[in-house]
Amino acid sequence: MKSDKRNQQTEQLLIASFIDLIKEKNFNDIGVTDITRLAGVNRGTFYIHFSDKFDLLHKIERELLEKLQEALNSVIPTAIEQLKNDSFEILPYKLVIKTLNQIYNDRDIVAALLSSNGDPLFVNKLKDLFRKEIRVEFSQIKDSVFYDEVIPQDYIEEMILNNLMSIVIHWLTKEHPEQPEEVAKIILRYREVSPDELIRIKKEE
Amino acid sequence: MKSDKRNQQTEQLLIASFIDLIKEKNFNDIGVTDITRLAGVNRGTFYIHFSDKFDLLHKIERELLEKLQEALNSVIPTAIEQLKNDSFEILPYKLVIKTLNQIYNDRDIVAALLSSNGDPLFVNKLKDLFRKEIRVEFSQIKDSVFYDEVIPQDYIEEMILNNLMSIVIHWLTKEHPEQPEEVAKIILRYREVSPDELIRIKKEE
DNA sequence: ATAAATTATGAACACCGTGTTGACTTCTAA
DNA sequence: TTAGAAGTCAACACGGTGTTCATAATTTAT
Repeated sequence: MKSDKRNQQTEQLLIASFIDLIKEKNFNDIGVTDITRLAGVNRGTFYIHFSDKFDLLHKIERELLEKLQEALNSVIPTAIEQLKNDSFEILPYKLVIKTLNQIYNDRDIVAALLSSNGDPLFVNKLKDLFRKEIRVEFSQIKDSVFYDEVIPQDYIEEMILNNLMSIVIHWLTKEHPEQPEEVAKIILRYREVSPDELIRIKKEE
Repeated sequence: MKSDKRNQQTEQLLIASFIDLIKEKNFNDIGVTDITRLAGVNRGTFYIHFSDKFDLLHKIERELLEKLQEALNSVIPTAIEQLKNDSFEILPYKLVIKTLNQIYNDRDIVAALLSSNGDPLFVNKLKDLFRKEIRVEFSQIKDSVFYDEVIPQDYIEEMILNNLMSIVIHWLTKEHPEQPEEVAKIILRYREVSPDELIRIKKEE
């Protein structure tokens, strides 16, 4: 009597309807009424599963982030090994690919949530997840070769993270996103290029 | 009879109240009722000035962006000259300073609007303004020295813009923002540094 | 197969904020 | 001083929310 078939069924129905909606309109403009109407479910039923639309949103986000975290956990140990052996490699290819693939699997929802119509707080949640990982990489880097008196420490982590986020967001929100492998290459190549050099990259005419 | 004293007065009062509110809570959580109550003005009066709270928001944003644009227009001609003479200087210091100063003047509101509690679309508006300027710089650069087969063209502009935006946002949303001159230096220095080098900058212990 | 438990339905409800309207008062510019 | 613009106040319909309750439908366990 614990798990009723319908329980999971209608919950998934509601989630699916919400995802359909968030792809088209602002989260703000989506009401419980819209969701249940699209799902063909009574409005009262919604409140059996979620306390309100924010609860629904957060459950979706949590699930996405958990899946991503699990995918990461499965490659991190070997990535750390790699870092210890080769001190020049900073972001192991495998790690990046795994991450991007996982994101690519859910690209519709993730893109919607990351867009300006989505949830402004989701960017931060994803950023926090990346931050945790990046700090692991950071801690492996023994040789700090460069010195700088201009750029404060707090800007550094922030900028590296934002660079990553920008690429991911731009990637997902474009009409036809590249395959994860391509983006992985872009990220790894990008790490070697300064903005000044970036600006001077030859334009195709 | 065209310009009544009260007209401007209460309008400013409403704007000021809204700004006070947006610093503390989500735009979504701010109602017309909140604004008028704080302003000590009848709720009906609000609708004499604005059609709704979005109208108010957009008027504030438009004003901010116009002021910024004007500030930029006043230095751009000389900046262009500078670019033509010195082909290595890409972002003239004067241009950056002028921009940052203007933003710094309105840092409270701008920070609030750019934060995750603000208006997600405002980031884009500011970005569009920067984009226009950056394209002017781009067009001045004759020598494309570097070639790259990995990073696609559409990523380049996007990444340069986002780098700038990230710095501005991080700057404004920190507790005690640096003086504009300092941030200008950071931006100009940052342009020479690749992410890989950035990560290796010595940490102070 | 049936009973018990769980879940969904439908309708009603109070609540709150919105945007509008109309009669009235207050202010201010000429 | 007076016309006209701006603000006040109260009332209104509207729409969405979250809750409740009686009822129906479905599933699970026995």
